[in-house]
Amino acid sequence: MVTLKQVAERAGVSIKTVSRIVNGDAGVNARTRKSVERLLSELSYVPNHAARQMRGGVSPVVGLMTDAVATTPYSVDIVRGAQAALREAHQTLIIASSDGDPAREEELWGMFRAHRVSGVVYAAMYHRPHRIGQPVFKEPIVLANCFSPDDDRASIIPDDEDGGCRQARYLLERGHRRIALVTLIDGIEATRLRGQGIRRAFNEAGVAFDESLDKRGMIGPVGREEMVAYRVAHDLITKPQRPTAIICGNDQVAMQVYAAAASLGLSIPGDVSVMGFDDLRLISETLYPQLTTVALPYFDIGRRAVERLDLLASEEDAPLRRELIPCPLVERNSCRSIV
Amino acid sequence: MVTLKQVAERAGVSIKTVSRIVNGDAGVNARTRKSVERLLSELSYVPNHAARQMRGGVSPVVGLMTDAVATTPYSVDIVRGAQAALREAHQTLIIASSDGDPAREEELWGMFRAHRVSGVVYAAMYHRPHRIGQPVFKEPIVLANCFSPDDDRASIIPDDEDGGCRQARYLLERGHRRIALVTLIDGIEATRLRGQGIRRAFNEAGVAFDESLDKRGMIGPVGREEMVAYRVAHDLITKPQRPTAIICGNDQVAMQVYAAAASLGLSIPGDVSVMGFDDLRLISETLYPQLTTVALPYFDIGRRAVERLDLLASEEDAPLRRELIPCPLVERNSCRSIV
DNA sequence: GCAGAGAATGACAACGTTGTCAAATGAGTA
DNA sequence: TACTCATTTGACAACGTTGTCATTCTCTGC
Repeated sequence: MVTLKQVAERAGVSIKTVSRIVNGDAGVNARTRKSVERLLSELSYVPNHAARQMRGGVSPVVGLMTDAVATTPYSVDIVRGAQAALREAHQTLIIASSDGDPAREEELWGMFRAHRVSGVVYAAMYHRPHRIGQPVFKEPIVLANCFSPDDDRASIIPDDEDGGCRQARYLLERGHRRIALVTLIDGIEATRLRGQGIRRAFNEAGVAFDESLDKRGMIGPVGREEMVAYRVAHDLITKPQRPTAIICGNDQVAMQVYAAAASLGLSIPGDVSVMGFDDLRLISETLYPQLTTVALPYFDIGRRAVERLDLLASEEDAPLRRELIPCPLVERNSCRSIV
Repeated sequence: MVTLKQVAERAGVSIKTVSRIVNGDAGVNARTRKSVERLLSELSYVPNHAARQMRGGVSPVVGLMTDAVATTPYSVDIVRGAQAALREAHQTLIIASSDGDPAREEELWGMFRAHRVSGVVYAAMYHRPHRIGQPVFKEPIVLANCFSPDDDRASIIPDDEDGGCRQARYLLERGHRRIALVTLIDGIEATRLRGQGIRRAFNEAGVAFDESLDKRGMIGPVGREEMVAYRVAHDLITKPQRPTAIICGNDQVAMQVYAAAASLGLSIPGDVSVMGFDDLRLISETLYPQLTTVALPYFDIGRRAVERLDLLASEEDAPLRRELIPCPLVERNSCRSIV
């Protein structure tokens, strides 16, 4: 690799002059600048990042730690969002996965410290509480898609409550009254908050929600859920008073609801409307008809987490601990209006 | 951050002695070692990576560049595989996405050089040719999920031909003869190679393949494909002589085939068997019945790419240019045996 | 021809680490 | 006690860069 010194020797000037030119500093003769610039590109000089960092202190590198107990593959959009934000700031991303192992996580904090990263984003693969036990790490930390149970850390999470509200409101506005729920497993934030939101929408519309239509479409512990949505949907649809719409815990659940409807010869949205959540495009765009659903804003969560890191670094951070990112409704063809 | 110097002063020894202890070098008095070690952990010293790198030359950091014209979200398993391999070697991953923009890609090569990475993995999001125009970058480069059209670079790709062969062989062994294809778009490696493999399986089984049953389930350019599998499957299934099995270009296609079958009141696998490709678990495990499919070995591709990087670095690399990773068949419930 | 100002350039130190080599210490032996 | 030899320790340079400050050069105006 070419160094400043080598370029300087070839150019017959001092190291410092070349350094000035590389960094676009003022106070260099135009002729000198031009000839050295040619030489730089000729030798394809690239500044040594390590040397710069050693001189300056912190490095323009951000660490991203994931737990990667992969549930939905789209949560990697958090990484893409983070990268997008970093790109604008000319920073770099170091990424590592703890695989949910605390010992490994400990190791990674050390690794981030060794790299003198300017901050760390901890990204969870599904919306959940997470406590970071790192008294030693002094740079800013932002939680993405998770939050501190003690509310002592900046955290960017999807607004599941609002998302649930949008699901229900959309259907209520289109005349649906008899609406069933096929939710995710109990005990996770998504289920709790979305359920709250749905009930709020009913309240605001002045419609009573029939609690007997609230069913679980998945059972079992996180990561080893068992899908029972097909059966549940089957039962719901064959009730004497069939619901006109079904709100699903996610798009996979919706997929099974589609299958149950098809097996009974019912059409979507003709006989029953279906509303998804997550916008797993692999599914929502492939279902026939395409699925109307509420999107999880993973990309925005990632981007916002990095922006927040900058705010924390500049000490201008607002006291806001949990920052909610809205979940937009994506309208496709699985819900109809009732006259 | 604590430095060797600070620890040395507190311990009343020289910097070099502390350095020796940090690195576990021999020739340090046991008593000194013990007391300094206590101090190290007390002050939670972490070696400065930049300083080490400057001293030593290359850094134990690998770069990963993706094109990220995201098609299937599972291709990020390449990243997870790479991380797994890196972890064993105590190396770190810098990740960046070019978004398919050549200018951006150029920028990223500079960034990787600035970080003095020991090698780079270029990962494509779908199996395709890719030419890297980097005469300047001297460290090893491995292509993952793509290959050089000039065959002048090490490259790790899925064995799509073998995968296609497995799809067909599995069905042929179970007595199927009238087998239809609903493929991906024309003009991509996956379609070409899998088609080849399928025909090879027919050949080996001594069965004639009916070319009139080879249909496209998607049309249009890469990244903006239009799904037509539903209609195509519908047509296939309503033929006077219905195929007993349908081999799909991927699991999304299979999903639409399921929907078409359901709309006609046909059961899977009772009336028609369905074979997927890719093992998009979001889909293959959620379909009812669960989908028998062939998995794309993204994780292994990523891991192998990093291993290959090491081989290239040690100059022991075999002349093998394109390395094929097998695509295993995942047996679930969508194919039956014909008596 | 010269002072003075301003522009252009360079010498040097420092960042934190490790390799090289020399110095100090201690143990064992004649 | 003096000597050898092994063990333990430390001084110093170097890696590539940039901030500080000093030096040199080039004008301008008298």
